[in-house]
Amino acid sequence: MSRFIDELKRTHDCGALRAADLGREVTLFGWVHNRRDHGSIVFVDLRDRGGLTQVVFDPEVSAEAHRVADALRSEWVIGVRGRVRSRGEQFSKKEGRTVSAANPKLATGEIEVEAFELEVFNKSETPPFLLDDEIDTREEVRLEYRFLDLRRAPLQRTMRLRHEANRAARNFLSDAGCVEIETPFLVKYTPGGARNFLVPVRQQPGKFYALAESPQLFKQLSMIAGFDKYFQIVRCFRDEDSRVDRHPEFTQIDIELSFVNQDDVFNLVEGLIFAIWKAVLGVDLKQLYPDGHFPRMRFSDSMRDYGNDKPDLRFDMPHVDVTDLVVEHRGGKIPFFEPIAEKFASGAYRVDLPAEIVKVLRVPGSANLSRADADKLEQLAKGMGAAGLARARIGPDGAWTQSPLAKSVTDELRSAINARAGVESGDLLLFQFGRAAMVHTVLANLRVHLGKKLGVIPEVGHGGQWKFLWVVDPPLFEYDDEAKRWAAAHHAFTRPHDADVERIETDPGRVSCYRYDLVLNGFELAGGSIRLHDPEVQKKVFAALGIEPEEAEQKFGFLLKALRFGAPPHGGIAVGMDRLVMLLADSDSLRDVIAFPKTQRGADLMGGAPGSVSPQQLAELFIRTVEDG
RNA sequence: GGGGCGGUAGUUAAGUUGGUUAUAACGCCGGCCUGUCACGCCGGAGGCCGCGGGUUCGAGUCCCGUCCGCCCCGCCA
Repeated sequence: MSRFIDELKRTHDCGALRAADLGREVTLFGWVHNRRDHGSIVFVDLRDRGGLTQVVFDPEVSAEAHRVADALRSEWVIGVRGRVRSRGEQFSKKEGRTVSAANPKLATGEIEVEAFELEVFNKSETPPFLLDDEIDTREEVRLEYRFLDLRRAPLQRTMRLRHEANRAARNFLSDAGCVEIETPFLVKYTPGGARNFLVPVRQQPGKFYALAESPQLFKQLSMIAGFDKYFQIVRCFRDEDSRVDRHPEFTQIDIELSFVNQDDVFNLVEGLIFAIWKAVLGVDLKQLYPDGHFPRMRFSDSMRDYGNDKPDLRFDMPHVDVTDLVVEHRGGKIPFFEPIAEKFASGAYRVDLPAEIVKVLRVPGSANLSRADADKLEQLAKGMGAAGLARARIGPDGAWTQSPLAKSVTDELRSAINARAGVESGDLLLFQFGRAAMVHTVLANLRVHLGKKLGVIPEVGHGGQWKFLWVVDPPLFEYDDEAKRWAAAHHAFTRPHDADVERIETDPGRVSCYRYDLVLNGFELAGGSIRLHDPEVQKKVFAALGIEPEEAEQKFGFLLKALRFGAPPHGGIAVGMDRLVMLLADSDSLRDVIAFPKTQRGADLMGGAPGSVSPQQLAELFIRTVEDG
């Protein structure tokens, strides 16, 4: 029996009381955030999800409550009954007069509660770290005590923000006529794509489910089933290495629509994003995007200017592709460049699909990078597979200095590159050349790194730095160098542009498709495509991929079968909920917006997952583990 | 699979070319304090220097291995 729980009940949360409540008798529940013992008077900052309220235990008000309060410690859970009084006119013995003791830092700082009655619901061990807003405790410790970390106000706010985003999304999509359909997590394993977690099955020894990496097939089947518009806020699972924006289990707002083209999907998602920003932040994106639409950029342009398909447009500093200049000047006497130019000249490389490229990143002279900074950049580049990082400082006359290329380069090539990059005296040029994928990766990361380091990325939020971008028209196929064949860049069910269909067999590298990513501030926020519902084109795609009909049947059987039974034109998208919240909350890591996250190696430091199981459990599943080797 | 950074009291950090008893702050415990709010003052306890091995008269420090965490490449829509 608890008088507080059973009879008194909570009247307010700890962030609610104001000067207007003076004299009111209240009952508060919460955790002891801080206790300040002044001998005969004891102050307690009481905390719950609403905030902090100062409670005063004065022996002249209640000797009993004061006696119990003496024993209170951090994170004890208590109930307090008392009266709201002003902090404005307290008598100070030290000062010998009445003083104001309001705390402007607290929302409740005008008032305090003088306690009549106190109940200790539960004691607490001493917490391993302070539960303040700002702490520098390492993440490892915070994750082990996640239940305490989550008590902290910033994480409380983030989880509520996440809830609001969820609610806004669900409301918006429901209002838009989408029906939320729950799809299976336990699905058939299909090769290709992300690595699946496998789940053994007791009833069928030797057989495994895969945890769904996305509801992709099922949402398409829902369209074929005639639901017309589908959504689901759904957990997905991928057994891949984590990153700051990738987690082994993550949530997406999954959407699929029938009888739509790309513009229809964009319209819906733009509406969704506008609604979420409005509901969660109170930000009207119409101020930034007056026509209600986000800008679009072709995939190839994004690769050319930024080296990836998720450019951060909050700052400029584009890549400068100088491959054609190098080819034109036959390498410009630079030993590194000549072999590349030669391969173009001999026809080994195509200009429209270059295997090797030469790119430059121009760092404005005002940035004033030190020698040590530049060396550090080279280390960074090497860590990403670069052989090195050739650089050149631009002299007053356009000459290259401090550069391994300076001695050999012809004046003509140097001038051409200077002109293309638009250099000014004092600028630093960073060169990267070789395999296109490597060059893009290295320079894309250097660009972002420099953007942060040089402080040219504006703050998120009020300054209008929500840089949304649709990246569109990517190639349908990618050439797999190792396997020496064409592979699906995305998946085999993306609809090619009608004008490119004839090229599927003749020139697969130049087939664009209706795939799209929504990028925000350098993060891929959403990705989707218009699906390929035409069996005839589908056959051509499989043929180009070298997939035999039998193989296709085995891999994608039930979808192929369903596509033959009156599949409507359809397409969809999936919005990464975790990344969305990360950006909304201005957090640095996905782990900060997931209530119970896993470490980079997929461990739950609090719960201990993944864990070992007994030999009996394994035997029941007919699984035997083997030592490595 | 690869590259980089880190692991020293409960927490965060310092720890010199290897050299007496491993420091500090916060937290914790005890005492005092009626206006604090990062309360203050006095006193105290608290260490497998991630783990294992090696070099050495001697290792937190040097070497090898290993575990854990973080960032990145690969991988991953």
